[in-house]
Amino acid sequence: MLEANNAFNSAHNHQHCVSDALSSAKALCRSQGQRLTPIRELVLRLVWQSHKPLGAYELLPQLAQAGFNSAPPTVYRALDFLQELGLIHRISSMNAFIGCTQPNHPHPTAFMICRACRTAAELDTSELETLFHLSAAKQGFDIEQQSVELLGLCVQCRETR
Amino acid sequence: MLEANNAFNSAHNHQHCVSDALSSAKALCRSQGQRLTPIRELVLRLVWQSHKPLGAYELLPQLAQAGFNSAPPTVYRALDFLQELGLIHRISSMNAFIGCTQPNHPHPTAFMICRACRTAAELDTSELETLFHLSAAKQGFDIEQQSVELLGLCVQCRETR
DNA sequence: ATTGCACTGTTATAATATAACAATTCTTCG
DNA sequence: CGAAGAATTGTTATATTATAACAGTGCAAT
Repeated sequence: MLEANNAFNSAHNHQHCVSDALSSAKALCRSQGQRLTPIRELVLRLVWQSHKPLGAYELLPQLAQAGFNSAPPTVYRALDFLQELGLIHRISSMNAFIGCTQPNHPHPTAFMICRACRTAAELDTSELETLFHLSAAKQGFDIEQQSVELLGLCVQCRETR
Repeated sequence: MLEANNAFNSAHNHQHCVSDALSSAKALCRSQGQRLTPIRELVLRLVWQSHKPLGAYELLPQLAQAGFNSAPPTVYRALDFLQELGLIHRISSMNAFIGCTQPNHPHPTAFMICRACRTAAELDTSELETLFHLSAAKQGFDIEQQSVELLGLCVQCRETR
């Protein structure tokens, strides 16, 4: 069921997304000798509560509600940790964070972000990478890291109007 | 002399960049019935002082030095105005602004940003656009606006090391 | 001339992110 | 075990980026 896994399909089984993300995270941490502490795990869960990018300051009250310390450094540290492991990504055009769907396969990322429902989904850019690098190379530029954020309308929102 | 026009070539005649930008801006404003007031023109000049994206708060003291009012709203208003006309772009991964090299040809933008010298240059994505749209369309997504920011090393910086 | 509108000035504050150092907990190795 | 060292978390303060809200000013067109 490929379509059922699409973030833009609001009927998808989101529990799967969350549990997959959590087990990937645990495996990754183990293999890298890193600790997925309670705070880090909770922040990861919170980021994964939906496919909408969330700001750090939206997470803070939720951390507090869960009985955790809640000051900006706490959440930013956890976010930094998760980012470094590739478990979440930062959407810089929104100052927000979103769970990574492929933490096991390090990959250049590109996001489609619906301006109506705010849902964000990763775009498979495997076919685009070569072209990107070739185009950049024409001006002597060597790409090391990319931030691709595409704003538009998802299927559901387009059909709703 | 195409190469001489490359932002990554520090030997290029930057006065040309600035004067081109200014005359394009004037023409564009005229044709759109907009006013390029002294503040707006100065902010455009300041953004164009180099090919390195500049933050709003880096412009403020320079505005002050030029004898202008200098409070955040002043510079942000000018930046917003220039952005709406497509005369400058915002690099969201850096919270910074850079002059647009093609204000007369509205275009989807992509930037290459050198992590060493901080110079940013637009990448020609004409060949990539179709692929982008096709890839997104596979998931039913309709791209309206894009932010592509590629971090890496430019020729000069690569050769310097 | 005067009315309306765009632009600018000014003050305050919101939103996002980090610095710096103290306290705690975890680990590991003697 | 128990102490030393390292990683993690707590806490306070502050830096950085951006906007709200309203008052004043000047241009523009009837």
